[in-house]
Amino acid sequence: MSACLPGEPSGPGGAAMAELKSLSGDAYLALSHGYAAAAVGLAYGAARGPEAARGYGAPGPGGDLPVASAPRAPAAAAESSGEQSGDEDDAFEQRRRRRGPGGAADGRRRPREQRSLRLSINARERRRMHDLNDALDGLRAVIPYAHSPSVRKLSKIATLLLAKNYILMQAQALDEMRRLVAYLNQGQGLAAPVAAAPLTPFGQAAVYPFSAGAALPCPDKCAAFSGTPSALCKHCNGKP
DNA sequence: TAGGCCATCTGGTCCT
DNA sequence: AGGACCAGATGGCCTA
Repeated sequence: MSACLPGEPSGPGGAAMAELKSLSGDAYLALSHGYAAAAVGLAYGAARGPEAARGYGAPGPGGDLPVASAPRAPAAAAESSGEQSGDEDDAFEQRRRRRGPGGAADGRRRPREQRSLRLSINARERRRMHDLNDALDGLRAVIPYAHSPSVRKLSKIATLLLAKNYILMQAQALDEMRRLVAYLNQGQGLAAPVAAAPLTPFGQAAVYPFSAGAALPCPDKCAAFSGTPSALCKHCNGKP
């Protein structure tokens, strides 16, 4: 995504941008402002076919399978949960024979043992990838883009790139907000410690400037954001 | 039909 | 030794 941000690698991001171009309008709105260059390639617009058409979205036959893990290929379906079809057995044997004795990582094992170990490793790897996909689904759920059924799910790479840009955008918005508060405080003859405060995009108070102090009395609530009672705070101003 | 995306398998490497 | 992580290979599905 060379057009995204300074330092953005142009490798897989470039391919992802092709998909990003099809993002919905909200994603564009949410992500284009504040870092226009980053969003140039993010002007998703076209809704693509329903997820179901690609095998996404529908829970796997196992019920507890993650959404994205629903097997799409017949062969893959047969192998879910570590169970493999007879065809897969054959394939496995063929591969084993091709490697020959000792070709495998643990050639000392008996074939049966070896196969069972392989299956268990495969199952573990599958589970790991499913967990990864679950995490990606979680990420998709919290970044702004159209979640409507008519819009295709973000690809993995697009999800990561979008999330990264979203974080950067939030940090930038926060920075601007702080500047604004400092400016307003100055206008009222108040000190503006905010201006000297470094941007801490991942700090609790920084990320959730208002909600972090929701249960606190007003001065604390304001301090959670700027360090001083704010003219912007309706509680400080005596308003309800 | 080509290209993109994905799930899965597999072997290698590192860590506990 | 076993598990986690990673990257390459493979094959299927979908869209332009």
